[in-house]
Amino acid sequence: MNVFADVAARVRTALTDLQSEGFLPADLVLPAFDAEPPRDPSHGDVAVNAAMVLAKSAKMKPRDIAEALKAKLEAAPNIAKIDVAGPGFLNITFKSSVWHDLVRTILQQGLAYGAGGTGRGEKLNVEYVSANPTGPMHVGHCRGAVFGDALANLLVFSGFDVTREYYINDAGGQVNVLARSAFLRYREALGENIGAIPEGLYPGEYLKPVGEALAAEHGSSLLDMPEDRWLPLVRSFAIAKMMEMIKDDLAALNIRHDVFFSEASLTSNGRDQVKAAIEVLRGKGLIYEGTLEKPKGHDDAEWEDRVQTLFKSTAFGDDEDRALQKSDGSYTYFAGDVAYHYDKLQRGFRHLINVFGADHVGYIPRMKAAVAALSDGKADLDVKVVQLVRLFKAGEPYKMSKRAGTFVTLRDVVDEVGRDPVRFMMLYRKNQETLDFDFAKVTEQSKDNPVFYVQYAHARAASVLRNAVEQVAGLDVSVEALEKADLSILTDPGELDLIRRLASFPRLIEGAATAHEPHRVAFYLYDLASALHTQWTRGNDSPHLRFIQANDGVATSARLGLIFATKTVIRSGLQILGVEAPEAMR
RNA sequence: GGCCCCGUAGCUCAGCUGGAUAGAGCAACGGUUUCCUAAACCGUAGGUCGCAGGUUCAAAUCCUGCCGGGGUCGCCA
Repeated sequence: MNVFADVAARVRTALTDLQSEGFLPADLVLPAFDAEPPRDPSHGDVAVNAAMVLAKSAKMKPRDIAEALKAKLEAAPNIAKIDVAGPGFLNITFKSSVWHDLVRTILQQGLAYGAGGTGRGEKLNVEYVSANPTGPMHVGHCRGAVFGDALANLLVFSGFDVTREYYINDAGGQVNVLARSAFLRYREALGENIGAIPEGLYPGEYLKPVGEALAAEHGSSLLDMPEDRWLPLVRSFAIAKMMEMIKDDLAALNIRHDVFFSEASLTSNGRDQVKAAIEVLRGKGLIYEGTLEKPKGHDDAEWEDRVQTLFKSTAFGDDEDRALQKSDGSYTYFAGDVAYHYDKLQRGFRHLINVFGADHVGYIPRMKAAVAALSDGKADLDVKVVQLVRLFKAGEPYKMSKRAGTFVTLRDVVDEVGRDPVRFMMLYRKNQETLDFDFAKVTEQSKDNPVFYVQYAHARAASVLRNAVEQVAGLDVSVEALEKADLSILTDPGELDLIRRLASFPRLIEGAATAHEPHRVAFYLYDLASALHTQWTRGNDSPHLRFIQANDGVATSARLGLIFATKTVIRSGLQILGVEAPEAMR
């Protein structure tokens, strides 16, 4: 139930009526208009701008159209008042029963309130994290991981059939480095003194267990093999171990992917899906052999022209065409990614979302070009870029350095501050905005910390429901009972403010889902929590506003209905963010 | 040099894809607890929305050009 969408629909009907009655031109194409809560509550409950939007094409005065709409809509059963205001706003005030019904609706729908809006069961693919399988996840991966996961939750809530996907970069040179590094640890595990880790290999301790596991499985047999024989063995072994580690790290944040797609699988078992994808593009006349021009800012000295297989991504808005094969004939990373996205399309996805770190922005246009070309423009790819996270400790910048041992892994962060603060804070900012993450602040349990502020609101609501049972004899606080409460006694401005905020939840969800912006949910929850805290505290000065009225079961039930509804929406929002909704604070 | 992101109160940021008088938190100042969790709340003060044009009945929001900060730029992944 979305009261604003309801109004919009009714206005649209009224407009077509006005057309058939000849008041408005019949051939007029009705444009998009808004029905939204006005910023100033004194302007009523819903402001509609349809008259102003229409004025020009109808060649009429906006206020005249507004008056006509007013006449049409005024009779509607749940509308108390309509004002034509300003340049032609239609300010609608609902009968208070609309708000009371809304509370009841939330109680009836529970966590389904606001769900299932725009998705209509369509398949949608979100690719996120995709960290290289060469070591544990570091804190830089954290934001993209949380963002992608919350976005996926949001889209599920909005009715999409979401697949969460991780692309394993297990085909490039870096996994050979991994294999050699692991091989060194294997020799170490067999008792050899390996000394310092040579430059160019991964020095991390996390490879020691991999070496030991190799020794346990193969004994010393690998030592007798030439590199071209042990390398593939060690490589796939190490990658598998790394992926286990990464999955563990992700699990610490409650992140689980549905599909792990291996880059190497594109060209294994005698198949070559990369070639197949390139041939598809060739069939569309988008592949050619050629040389790229030297970029303007490039250092002159090292540049030399090379003939390469190129994809005509400029035909789709990219700055230059992109190489698919290296000069030795092997595929570029991009070529694999093209094939991977072709695979997504083959699997029936028409909505694709990729979550990238800020350092990959330059990669976006070619990826979009590839998807546009492969799908003939029938699929949409939205690339969400998460900006850098800057670490602080009590206000002081926290420098990361592998050498100094202050390299921060994702696990370190989660262990130190906990899953909920990490998740919430990573989402309490627009994705394109750089984010400051302060270890000291996020663990603080006060209103300065939005995570606890919101969780506390939920716990407070839970506490009220618990206390009510003790304080009011014979009170039933089950949802079923609260649904039947006489909600019409909720007339206090603070109570109505709370209800209005609850009413905008479906709208909020829809907007956040269309824009792919989960942060909006976090900010909404903060505001909702604030409204609840406010109303609570008003009970200090005005005892008659307290939620629990010991000798008035009717009033208590109604207010508990509101509290329950608020608690439900907070829980629902937190669920999207992947943050716990506690029944009590410690 | 090309492209992308950012520029809103002293600080950190929202601003619902164009709406009415631009919001919140922190910091500052002043208040609220024999009372459902003060882990909270209320009030005061603080803004030429980087600058200049343009589109529109209406611009922080869209377009163009500048200025400042960050990122990125042929076979890495």
